[in-house]
Formats: sequence, C-alpha cells, structure tokens
Amino acid sequence: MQPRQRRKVPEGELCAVCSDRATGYHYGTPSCNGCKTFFRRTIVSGHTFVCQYQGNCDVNKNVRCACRHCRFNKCLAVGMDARAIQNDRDRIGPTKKFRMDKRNSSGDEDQLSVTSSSPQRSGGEDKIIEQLAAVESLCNNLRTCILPESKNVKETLSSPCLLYQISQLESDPATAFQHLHPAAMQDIKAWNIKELRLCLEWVKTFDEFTKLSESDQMALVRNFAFTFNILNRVYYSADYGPDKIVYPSGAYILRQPQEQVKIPGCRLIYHRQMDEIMVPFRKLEVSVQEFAAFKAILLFNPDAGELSPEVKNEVAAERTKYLTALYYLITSKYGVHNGVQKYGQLLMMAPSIQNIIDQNDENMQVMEVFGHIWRIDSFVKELCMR
Amino acid sequence: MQPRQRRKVPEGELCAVCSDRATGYHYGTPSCNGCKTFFRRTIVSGHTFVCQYQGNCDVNKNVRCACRHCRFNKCLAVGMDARAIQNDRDRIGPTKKFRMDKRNSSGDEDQLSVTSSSPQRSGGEDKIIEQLAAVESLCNNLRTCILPESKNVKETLSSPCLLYQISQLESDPATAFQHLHPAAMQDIKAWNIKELRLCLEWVKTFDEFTKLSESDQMALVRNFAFTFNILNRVYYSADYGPDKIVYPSGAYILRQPQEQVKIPGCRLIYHRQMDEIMVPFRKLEVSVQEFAAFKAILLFNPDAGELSPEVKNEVAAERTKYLTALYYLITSKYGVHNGVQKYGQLLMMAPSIQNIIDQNDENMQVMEVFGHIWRIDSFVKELCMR
DNA sequence: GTCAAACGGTCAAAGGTCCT
DNA sequence: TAGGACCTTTGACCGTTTGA
Repeated sequence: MQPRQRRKVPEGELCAVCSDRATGYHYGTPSCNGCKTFFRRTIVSGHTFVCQYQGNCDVNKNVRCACRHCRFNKCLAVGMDARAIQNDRDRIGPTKKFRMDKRNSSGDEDQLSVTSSSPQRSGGEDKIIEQLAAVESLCNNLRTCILPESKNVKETLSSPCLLYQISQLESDPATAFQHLHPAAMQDIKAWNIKELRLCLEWVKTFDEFTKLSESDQMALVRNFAFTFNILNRVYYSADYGPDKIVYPSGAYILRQPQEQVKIPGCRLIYHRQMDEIMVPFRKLEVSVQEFAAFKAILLFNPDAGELSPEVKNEVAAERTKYLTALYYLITSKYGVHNGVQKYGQLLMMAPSIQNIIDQNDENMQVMEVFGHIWRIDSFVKELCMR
Repeated sequence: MQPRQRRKVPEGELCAVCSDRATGYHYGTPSCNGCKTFFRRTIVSGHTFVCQYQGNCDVNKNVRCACRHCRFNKCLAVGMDARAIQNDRDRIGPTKKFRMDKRNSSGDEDQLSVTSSSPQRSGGEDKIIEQLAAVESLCNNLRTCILPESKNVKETLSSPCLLYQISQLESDPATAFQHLHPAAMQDIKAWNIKELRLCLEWVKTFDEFTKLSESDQMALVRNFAFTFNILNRVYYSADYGPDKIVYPSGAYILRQPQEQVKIPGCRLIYHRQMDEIMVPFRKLEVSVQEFAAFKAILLFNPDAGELSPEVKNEVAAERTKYLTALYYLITSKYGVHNGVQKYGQLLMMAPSIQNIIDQNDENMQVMEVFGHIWRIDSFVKELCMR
C-alpha cells in the first residue's frame, strides 16, 4: 500500500481503461473494480495474452472482456504500475455474513432496528406463549388427579394425552393439601412417580415432539424427565422460606434432615435444589409463562444422548423457537435492558440444574446399590438411569 | 503515555519486527507504522491467527503481510508490550475537522456527537470486551511459553500474573506446530497441565476475582478449571473437520480410537466434546471476544460448590456484567433478531458443557483408580477432583 | 509555556472471497 | 474458468495527550 498521492477522491471520475465508473486510484490510475482486479491477476499469474485481431481492439465498459491482450495493454498505457502490486497476503476468513439461522419464514428486514428500545416484534411468539401457559395450567390440574396405571414409558408416550381428558379422571385425595408435615421417603417417591408421569403427558402436547420417532422421543424424555420433576417440585413449592421445599400435599423437605442420610454425596442434593433453583426462581420472579418456556427450551435438547443425528437440527430449531419466544416475553415486560439481564440469568440457571441432575443420577445409582433399603420404582429407573 | 522513555530520536533505526524504517518507539520497541498498527489492532480485536506453515515464517518488509501469526509472534518476541496499549482513551472525538459546511443556522452545538461516536447503547461494555480480548490474546501467547514450575494452586493464585511477563519467558518448542500426529496420552496430559496452568493466570486478570478470599478463589477455580481446559482445547483446535481435535502442536484426537480405551464411560467423552462444543462453536461462528466473554460468564458461577454465601451476590453480579456485555457485543454485530438467537444458542451450550465436565470428573476418578496405568498429575487432580 | 515522542483514529487503496 | 461486486486489512498521515 503505497498511496501515490495522498488525498483526493475522484468524483464522477471514470476508469482510464474502460470508462466505467472509477472506484478510486488503483496502481496509480483512476480505474474501476474490474480493471483493477484484472490488472493484478494478470501480473500475479504471469499470463500473456495474444490478440486475435490487429492489437488495436476497442476497450470500454461493454466490450472490455472481449480482448484481454488489448485490455492489458491499455492498462499499461494509461499508467498502471505493476510495482504497486504486493506480495501474497495471509488468508482472511470467510467474508460472508449471515450464516447462522435456519430459513426464516418471515423475510429478513430489520438489521438496524438495534436502536429501537422496544422489542415489539413478536411474530407468532405470543401464540407460542399462550399455548405453553394453557398446557401448564392443565398440567397443574392433572397433578391433582389419579392417573391410570401405565406399564412402561413407550406405551405411555404413544397413548392419547391425558391433559385433554382431565374431566374423565378422578381427583386424588393424596395430592390435596392437608397440613404441613415432614416428607417421608414414601412421599418423595410417590411425587417422583407422579411428576415423571406428568412429564410424559406434558411432552405430548408439543407437535414437534410427537412427530419424532419413538426412540428420539425416548432420548429427549430420558434427558429431560428428572429436570421436569425437580423444576416443578421447587417452582410450585409454596413459599415457606428458603429452607423448605413443600409439596402440594403439605409434605415438606427441610434443609437439615439430610444429615440423617448416610449415603455419601446425597447430603447436599436438596440444599442445592433450594439454593440454586428454588431461591433464584423466586428472586427472578419467574412467571408461569416464563417457567413453561424455560422447560420447553430444556426439553428440546439437541445434545440429548442417543438422539439420532438426523433430527438434531430440528430439535435445535425448536429450542431456538422457544428461546426467542422467551426473550420477547421477558423484554416486552421488562424492557430490553432489564429484560436481557433476566433472560441471561434465567438461562444461566441451566448449567447448575444440569449439574444437580447429574449428581442426582449418581445418587440414584448409589441408591440402586442400596436397593434393599430404598426401593426405587422401576418406572423411575427407566426414566432416570443411564 | 506513561512509558515516556527518555530516548533519543531513532536515527535511521530499523523496525525490530520487519526491518522497515522505524518511525519511533512504539509499545516499547522501535518499529514501523505498519507493525505498530498491526500490533495494536491484533491486541484490541483479540484476533488469533493460525500459521499455514510451520510457525517459523520469515518476517521482513516485503513479506510481513504473508503470515499474520508469525508477524504477531515476532512483535511479541522483540518485546512489544501489550500493556502500553491504552484501552478506551478518553473520547478523542473525530479526528476529521468538523464539517462546518452549511447548516449552521440551526445553532445547535455538537452535543450529539457524544452519542454518535459510540454506535450502540453500551455503557462500558465496549471496554469490558476490549479487556477480555486483550487478555485472550496474551493468553494465547503464553500457551507457547515454558511456564515456571508451580508447587500448588494456592501459591500460583497468589503470585503475579505471568500474562504480563511473557517477554521474560522462553518459548516452548513442544507447543509449536510441527506436523499432524495422533495424540499420545503424554500429549493430552501435558496439554491438560498447561491449560490448567493457563487458567490460573487467566483468572488472575479479573480484578473482581483477585479481590475474593483465597478459599472463594479456589471454589471458583475448581469449578471452572476443567471447563476452561476443554473449551480452549476445542475452540482453538485448527479446523480439520468435525472428527479431529487438534492441539497447537499438531497432536490430534481422532473420533475413532477412543474404542481402544477400555475403561467404561470413557468412550464418548471426546465425541461429545466434538459434537456438542467444537462443532457448535464453529457453526455459530463464535468470535474470540464472544468466546472470552462466555468463559468469563462460566467462571463467575454463583453456584460454585464451597463458595461462601456472602460473596454469591457479587459473583452473580459479575456474571450478569459479562452476560450483558456479551449480549450487546452480539446484537450490535448481528442485529437484535438474529443476535438474540445466537446469544441464546450460545448460552444454552452451557448445560451440555456442564454435563460433559461432570462425566469427565467421573472419568478422572475412574482414572485415579487405574492410576498405575494412567498417571494423573497431582496438579490436575487438585483442580479437578471433588 | 514549549515541543517532540508516542499514543489512537482515519480512510484510500491494497488484497481476499464468493457468486455469477 | 474468469470476471467483478463486495468484503477485510493495511499503513501513511493526522490530531491529541503527556512529560521533560
């Protein structure tokens, strides 16, 4: 880069070679992009051209490609300086912009709407949120019902969704609140089964889920079921402070009694559910809609083990759909600046949740070893063991 | 401009990098305008370059643009000091003289030029990102150095940060690219140690980190160190397709050979690092700045085990700070609609990463049992065991 | 107050990328 | 394949800041 003469922009200047619009001084001569590139390539490649005619071909914008010999000659004639050509440079990365994002149903427009402080652009997000909220409500009703026996997970997944048949189910007195009392292992076990059962009904409300093959459905559910269980447990726990997880029945898990459990590693698991999930949910004042969207995001996990590679992209697209919906839900309520913080904080609860689930899986395996003491229901095992 | 060396004017002095005519002392080294600007831009942008050859390219006036990796390395080798770069100067205003053309009758002072100089509504985010990028750059260089022995983690954390003493360290020939070859256990082990060592230097660049008590620092580091290791491993892996993780030395981990490993559970761990971290990073086209911010977010984990409750809020605030910076970084580049998607997708990689780390910890423990076969370095153990 | 060294910013003009 | 619109990178030149 040795600028011939500093300063000076040609205004309406023409290419000295072909009379196209000049884009600047290139190699010492006002020239267009084409002639500039042609000159460099010719020099660098060392090509020599032969004129098919008499060596005096016309060179202008329309016919400049007709004779490369005469074009190159004219380049030299008008003063293009080969000494201005440099040595090869290092490669630069891709210059192409938008590569991310699947095909967008809505045309692409706003690129500079960054400055507008109100998001405003919910294209279908409202509807998604509405649907999630409706299902959440049904699911909370179903929790109070007696659910039919189910042999195994696969059969349950292929049965009609119970959420739309609640009126035909009897209510379960064991789920109704009576009085606060410490949860026995029986309580915890019963609620685990109930919640995992609800999970199966909940996932069936997603069209994109039911479209998946049986094995892919299993992959997502196995990955997600215990998360669903824990999240519902703490989110719907009545607020008796940060030290109690309370089931709808009034059974509660207190922070201390875990000391009684002698199995190593089990001690902290309820503490962590309180500290890292229940308390943050309350502090962030997560709404039911936000909570539902968050669960949907966690369900559609493209990295779920055993998920077939062909559907990874679809699952990722679903996740993105709910991520976007959650973003607009939050920012339309809190504004962009505050909303973005809540959105980020909520999403960043996911790694802790994952870690808690991972630890819990270990515990489940430990418990299996101690199976003669703590009976693990086979239904639970099927969903949670890896 | 603190380092006002009482130097004489360089007379006929040559650029220490490329031997062009030096225009003065820049960043502590006699250098030409080009190398001066190149160095600043590289540090500020956080760009990292990969040598297309063997990492020992010649750098002189004629070919200085041929390999940016080797040019930058030489900048550092001859002593250019990144600390002399002034992050975010006090608003210097447009260098260009005011366009006092016409339109003067309105009588408005240039009061709006303050806001127009910064494109997005970022309050300090730019500076945060710049700092992260600069550190990332230094860290990449430190990776190629021989690091002094360190007895244990605590001592290392309380020592001065090596990132600002790179010029005093010898380069490590073992880290230079030579040729592609399958990684032996020795390679993996050596890189684990180096990367964990780098992690300790990296975290010390965060003021808010060094302000924490020793035990809180340990809590964050133990939680984060292996994440740092894995993320750097895959992010800085040269792109030889989705089936190879390539270390800077050229040692690579291939998708298949894990079958040789007979320890149960170990098989999938490298597959998952490729599928769930390396490939998504590439697909999302994560920039170095985004990558650095992502790591900062993961470092400041308020749920890190053993973190004292008093500092949870501070740590959470730090996390939010980097979340916000990342959000504005991404949306200012991609626009809100596309940016939000990328932001969400990036954050939602965190649970998978957490899960991979959790699995890996198990493996480390398994490996400890098989310690007579696979020696685990005590330094690694100290950081990764729970 | 003066002035030169050494910061950062600017933008014309280099080269690289990628679609046609 | 070659062409050229469009992109990134480079560096000579310029204004600003700072300390002797």
